[in-house]
Amino acid sequence: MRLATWNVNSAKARLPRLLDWLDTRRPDVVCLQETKLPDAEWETTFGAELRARGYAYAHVGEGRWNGVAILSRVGLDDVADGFPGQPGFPDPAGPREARAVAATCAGVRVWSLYVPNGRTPHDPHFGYKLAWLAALAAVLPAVDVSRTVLTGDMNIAPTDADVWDPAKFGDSTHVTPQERASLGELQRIGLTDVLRRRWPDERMFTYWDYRAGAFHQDLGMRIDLVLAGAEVTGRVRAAWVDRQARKGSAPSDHAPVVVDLDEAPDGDIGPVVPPPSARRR
DNA sequence: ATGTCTGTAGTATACAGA
Repeated sequence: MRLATWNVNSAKARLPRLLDWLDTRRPDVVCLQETKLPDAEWETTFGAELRARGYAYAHVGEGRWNGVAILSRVGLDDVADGFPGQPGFPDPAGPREARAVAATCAGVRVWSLYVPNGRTPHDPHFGYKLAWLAALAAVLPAVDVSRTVLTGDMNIAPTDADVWDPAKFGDSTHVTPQERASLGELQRIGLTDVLRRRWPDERMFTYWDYRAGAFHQDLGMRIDLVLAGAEVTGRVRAAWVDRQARKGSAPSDHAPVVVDLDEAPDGDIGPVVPPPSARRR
């Protein structure tokens, strides 16, 4: 099963590239962030195109900002819009923003997340970011973490190795101890950063600012993560950043992250040992 | 890196968010 996450920075602006990418990479489950569409416009823009490709989908949108989705052609059950206790902004008790959607796909509980940016460490939005992450962590003790994947734009670089130059981040979000502690809490509960596990020493980014030739110089950040529970982590066969999707004309400022999983040991795909005729290479 | 892109309002350009 191929799972991917991509902050598309407007699904509508990315329409041709998104469809081409689906046809090229052929992911089974796709988590999207920053679709920036109301649900009705998502439906009219993407519904027929996705169904023609065999995808079911769940979209949670609000219009001009945010917006998350899950596409799946291996099942899409028990869709959840947001999570219990998810705070709003600016009023924590106010309406939730469109930043979280979950669904069960081929036995894996998949979450597409767009964590609040935080703006600056002194902005009320930063407190919102931390509260949002704390509320997310608070949900996990009640779920089967082993078969859970939290993925999306976390807006946190897990370590200094995940930014192009830590010295340039003196008073910035994405690298503060508080944000990293929030991420650490998710990992303590049993979720693994599968890209870093696969490539412990690789210079590896998923986001590059549009300005100043940042992509060309590889001045980026790794803020789009796949955090997987133990059962899923044990099935990771490949994990990579699709830098091709950041090249060329009219790209998103984020690249997709792609993870290939072996079939589940208890899956119904077929015999573990192929017949002799298929085993020969 | 702060050099751009996106959406909105509204019809040209300014603004906000990232």
